[in-house]
Amino acid sequence: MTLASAGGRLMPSYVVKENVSLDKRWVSEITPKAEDFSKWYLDVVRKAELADYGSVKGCMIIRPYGYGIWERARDLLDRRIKDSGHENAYFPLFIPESALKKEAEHVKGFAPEVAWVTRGGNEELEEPLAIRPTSEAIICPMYAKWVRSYRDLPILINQWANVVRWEKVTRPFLRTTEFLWQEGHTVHATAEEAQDETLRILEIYREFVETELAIPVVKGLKTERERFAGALQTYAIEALMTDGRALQAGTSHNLGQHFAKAFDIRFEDENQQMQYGWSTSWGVSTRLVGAIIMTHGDDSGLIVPPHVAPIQVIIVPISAGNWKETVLPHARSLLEKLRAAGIRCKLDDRDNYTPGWKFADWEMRGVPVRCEIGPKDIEKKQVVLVRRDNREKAFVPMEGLESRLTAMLEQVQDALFRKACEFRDKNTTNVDTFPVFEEMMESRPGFLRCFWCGSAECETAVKEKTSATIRVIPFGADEEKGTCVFCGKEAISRVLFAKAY
RNA sequence: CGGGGAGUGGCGCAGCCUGGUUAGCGCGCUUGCCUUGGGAGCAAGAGGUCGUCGGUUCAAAUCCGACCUCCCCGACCA
Repeated sequence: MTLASAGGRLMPSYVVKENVSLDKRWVSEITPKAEDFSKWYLDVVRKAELADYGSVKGCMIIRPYGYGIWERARDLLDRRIKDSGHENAYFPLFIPESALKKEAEHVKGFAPEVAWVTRGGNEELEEPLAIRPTSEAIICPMYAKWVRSYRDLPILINQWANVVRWEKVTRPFLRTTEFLWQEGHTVHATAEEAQDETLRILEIYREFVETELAIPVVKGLKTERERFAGALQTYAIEALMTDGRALQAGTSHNLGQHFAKAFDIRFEDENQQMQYGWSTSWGVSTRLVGAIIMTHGDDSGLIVPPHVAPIQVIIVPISAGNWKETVLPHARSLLEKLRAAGIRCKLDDRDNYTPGWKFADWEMRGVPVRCEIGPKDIEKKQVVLVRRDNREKAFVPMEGLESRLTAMLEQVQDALFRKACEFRDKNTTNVDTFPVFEEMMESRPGFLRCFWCGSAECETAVKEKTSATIRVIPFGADEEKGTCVFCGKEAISRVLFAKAY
């Protein structure tokens, strides 16, 4: 319902003490979540101008606002990767077919989704070139060249790149033919070091995703079925989206010596013995933007966690009378003042929209805090702050506004995380019998913590019956004893089942 | 890749079944006036290879065929 159809203009909210109710929907472009979650997601992606479709199937255009979120996330993670001793480098987009084929499991796993270049200019290539679906096969040959002695280890390299996987079904950010990511590739002298690195990165991912994206995750080990092609072990962080489906938010692989052997990465150790290196690889992708949307968004649209928000505060001047003379200058100096305080903010000085329209517009885009400034505020030396997450309204004095705002942004960040944690916890259930499992997956999907015997047969059978898979074997879950939810045999651990994206 | 749905100004749609002047409507956009504290109002405008290619026909948005793209549901994956 639009404001107009609701019966005309409201009285100035200046005198209104109560908050606008949360379920009041000012944003009408977006399909309500409950009506059709998929449609809601796509509406948010397009209406908040995060991404748009291009002309190539499965390839999206990441628009400035969406890219801005990715950019912030990228920078925050990049800092952590560097602080933990890794360096960035860049390897080629093309992988010779012969290189891709070297690790048997790897090529088998990726074959169905590799795009190939077979022609350059007008000439057929002698050897087809794969467009990287991941870069192990182009990086490992270089590592083989660079590693001679144990003194050359460890190699700790990360790259930010695009990769291509020929997907059959695509969705913006969640699964696209081309996507952006970071991929770390390391080589170590011992199995222990490689394992430590794998888990160290997993913890960095967890801390990063929870702290900066405000998305709670569960760390754990992947089952064989879900393991990266060519890995010894795959670990992941799994998040629960608000439709009850799980999203893999990051993976860290212990590659053992598989790739070292396939690509001949060898070194001479302290005892003058030739040894194969132990390698790892790990990555997170633009899928994280999809996770942000589906974790925090509501029926009014996106909510961007302040730490990664391209715009943290939107300043909306209240236009009344000759507002360009009376209000705008104050709004401009306010903008400067907040910018100087390190707050990412923007002044919406468009003169062809009413304040109310702008409120709804920026809500849809998920800007965490709105700052209204009008004639009465100027008179009282204050502004009106409204939080996006709960629409709470506060009248705040100009004096000391910067610190109030900074604090408020942190409050929003915390509140988003807490709310997401509550949702995750509320939708994580211990289930011990299969009929209940089936019923739960059907009626109220989420994480189901169940005992599992460890057999791939049970895992597959559960998937066939319910479409749910084991997302992760959570760390520390093996202390509890029980019997497999499917076959009833003795369980190795409780595991986390869910329908996955 | 299987099953289903859709493609018509920027967005959302009608028109198609039953071919026939200038392809409509709402929102948005432009200009002006007037407004502006939760998506204002009035007036005047601009904007279309009807997804693409081919076929049938005197005539195609409309009928036929192929292809492309998007969406939903499944099988495969960050």
